[in-house]
Amino acid sequence: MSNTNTPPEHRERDTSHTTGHEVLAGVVQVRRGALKALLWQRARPPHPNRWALPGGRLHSDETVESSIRRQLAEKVDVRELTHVEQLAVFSDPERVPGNRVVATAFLGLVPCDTDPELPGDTAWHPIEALPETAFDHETILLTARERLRSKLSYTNIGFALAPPKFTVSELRDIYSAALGYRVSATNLQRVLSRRGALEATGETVAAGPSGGRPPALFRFTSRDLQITDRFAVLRPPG
Amino acid sequence: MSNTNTPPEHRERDTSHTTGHEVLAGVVQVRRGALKALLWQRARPPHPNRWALPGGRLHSDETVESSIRRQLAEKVDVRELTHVEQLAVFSDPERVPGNRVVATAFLGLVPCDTDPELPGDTAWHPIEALPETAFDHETILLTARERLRSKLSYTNIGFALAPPKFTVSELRDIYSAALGYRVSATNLQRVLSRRGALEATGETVAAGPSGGRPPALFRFTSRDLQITDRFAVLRPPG
DNA sequence: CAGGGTTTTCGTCTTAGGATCGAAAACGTG
DNA sequence: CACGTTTTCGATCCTAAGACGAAAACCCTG
Repeated sequence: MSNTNTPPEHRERDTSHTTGHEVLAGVVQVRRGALKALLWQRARPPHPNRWALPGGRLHSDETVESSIRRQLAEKVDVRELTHVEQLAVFSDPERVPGNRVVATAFLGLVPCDTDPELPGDTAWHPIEALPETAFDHETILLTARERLRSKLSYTNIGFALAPPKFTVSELRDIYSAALGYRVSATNLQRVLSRRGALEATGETVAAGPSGGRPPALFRFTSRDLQITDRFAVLRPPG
Repeated sequence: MSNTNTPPEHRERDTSHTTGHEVLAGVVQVRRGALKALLWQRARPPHPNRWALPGGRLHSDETVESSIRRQLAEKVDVRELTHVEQLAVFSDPERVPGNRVVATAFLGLVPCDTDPELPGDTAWHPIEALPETAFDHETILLTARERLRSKLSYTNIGFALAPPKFTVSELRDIYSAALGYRVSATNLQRVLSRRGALEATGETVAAGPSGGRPPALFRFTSRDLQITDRFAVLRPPG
């Protein structure tokens, strides 16, 4: 009832503390069969030497989306960042010692064929074996991985992890690494094709060193995120 | 590269503006066959007389979750709020005239058998026919509805809209109202039962005024959100 | 109290996507 | 040229959801 006449943004401001807002991104990529995350090593306190997610403070003229894109541009070429989406807000008052900082977390994806130049303090780390991380960044990263795994099932988000053209086996390896278990190349191709997410380029590439049939090259039909509506359980008529 | 040695939260603070953080909730309920949202009518500028979502400023000792629960407690009894989840961050610099206010939006659900006392400026409005809304609150509300509709398909979230016990027909009406199209009572029962989300109480209730077989009462087996893993397309072994 | 209307409930049929398996295709190698 | 290897394709099985209709169980009326 207290806001009957008082719009929230016009209430007396709480000045006993400073509340900041930062944006952070769990940027992941499949490299050499493992799902890896982009982390930079802190030099100063708090949490010196620990590894942290890329990000930084939100500016006054930015949306959280434009802010995270700006800040990630300092780490990786923006064109290599094929997908960015909001994850969640992390707002535990104690999540950062000292000042209050609310974080909007993002999931960022980089295709596996790119190897961007990184600053000296920045490196890829396998999510399965993370180094000591700062603040709640490990939690954020695990949330990011969970989101990715879910979306691999019901969207075409694989396009953001795969190169422009790929063989079905390569795509299977990407999916396997991201999901954490082996998937069948046969089923993967059939499922994605039936959804209209995958199409053959017509090209084939030479067989591997141990022989075998030369694989065909495929590509995703769309490089925008598309959700498979077939998962509506109680479907609309028609 | 600029944050090589500078932790985000230790950068010089931008004092040219005040950035606030508010929490807002799209609280919805099925009443008389329609999906309705809780809105309060603003008295003061900006946007006087327009209808706004419940919420308010984030306090320094709160998470966004505890904040929205505290603020909603002023509108509806907390025990009547059966489900609350984060929706998204809305951060357009122009979303609120004047000060910069970032909003963390939530989806809140109230079961259809409760009719909480409301403050005088607050009322339920059908989402299909909203009055003039303030700021970006209509967008937030439509996002909330979309989230609800998706989750009705692949989770047991219906428990949060339904009373503790209900007939299949009542549940069908709830789902129909929330989804915006008629669903089959037969299929609804079978689908939810097969998932293990629904169970019969053994009780039956008297038939309606126009006769008919007396319906059996059901309940949700769990009142916590559970996701149907059936929708993993490429399932883990086992 | 018998019969018709109503609503719920159950079973069956159909459709469709996903899993599994195995065969065929196309290549290297010895 | 036979053999191993890898990819690709097709056939079959399984499970789940949608559609439909029949049966069950009640009300009301004549």
